[in-house]
Amino acid sequence: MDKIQKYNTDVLTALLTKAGIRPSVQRMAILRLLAERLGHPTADEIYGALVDLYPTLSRTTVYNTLHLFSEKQIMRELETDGVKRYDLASLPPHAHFVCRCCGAVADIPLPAGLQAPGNVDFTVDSIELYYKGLCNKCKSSNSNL
Amino acid sequence: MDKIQKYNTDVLTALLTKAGIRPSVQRMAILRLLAERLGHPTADEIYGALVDLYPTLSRTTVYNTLHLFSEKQIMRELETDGVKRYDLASLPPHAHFVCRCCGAVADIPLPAGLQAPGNVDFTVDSIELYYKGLCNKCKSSNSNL
DNA sequence: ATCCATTTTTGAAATCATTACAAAATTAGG
DNA sequence: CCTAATTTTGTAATGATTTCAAAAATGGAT
Repeated sequence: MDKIQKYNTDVLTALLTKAGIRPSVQRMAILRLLAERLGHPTADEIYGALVDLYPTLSRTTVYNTLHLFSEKQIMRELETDGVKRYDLASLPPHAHFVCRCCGAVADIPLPAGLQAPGNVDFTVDSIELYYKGLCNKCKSSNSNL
Repeated sequence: MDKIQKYNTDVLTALLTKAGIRPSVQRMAILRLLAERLGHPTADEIYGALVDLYPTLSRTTVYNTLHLFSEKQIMRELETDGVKRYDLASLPPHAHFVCRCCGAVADIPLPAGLQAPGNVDFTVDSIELYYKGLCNKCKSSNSNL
């Protein structure tokens, strides 16, 4: 959750409308959060970031919306450390580095030529590539490990 | 959880001993289950498969053992669908296909040349590659999706 | 504008996986 | 066979997510 980029409301509204999703206040707020504050937030982090602005916001709405967005390919679900994290699907495909110690998640370019295997037993609709290990911060601060 | 291959007790004992793990009855049972009935069981599936044979077995022991084994690189943790699954680390590295509908997990050969990215900001100790989609069984039975 | 049907949001309770913890059981070595 | 260290166990706690039904908001027709 670092870089910030302003998005036009119309662009975000269109993104939802095109997917057949009504752009309610809550849905727009969640979409805007993901679009502007890039990062890989959990449902609870999203709730925490928005509840001050929308005091009646419910965690259930956040979960509902995240499910809806994932289903409609607006967001992608990540499984990095036992908790689900969310990433904008309109971002170019990329891999993720996950720090085993602090849980930090970083975007990594996908290796060239990575594609779904040609297998007749199933149809692949998404590829998730995780590199797990230690980030430099944890490596230097924790002399152990 | 399908293929079955008999393992010599000595081989499994040595695997634990070499890692500095005492081969208790419970640990051996869990290791043997993973080694013989290849598959990608969850902690609960392991518990369920063993509790008949070891009626005093505790879920906590299963979790403890799985953590110990993962730490000592005897097993690898998979995150396929919100629940942790386990895979023998002594198997050759491979990717996994995950069915979004029934949760089936299948081993897939790793694409050639996949390796940790050369980034100075972190040290990678494992690579996890998931292909997610629908297996043929779900594709044909569920006409929807 | 007002009504009605539909959709969306909400909050509380339930569920599921996992962890924490302290007591009981087991084991290894002297 | 005693004692200390390790391992296992069961229960309770936690945390993330889901379920569910009621309340609120919305859109379209009148």
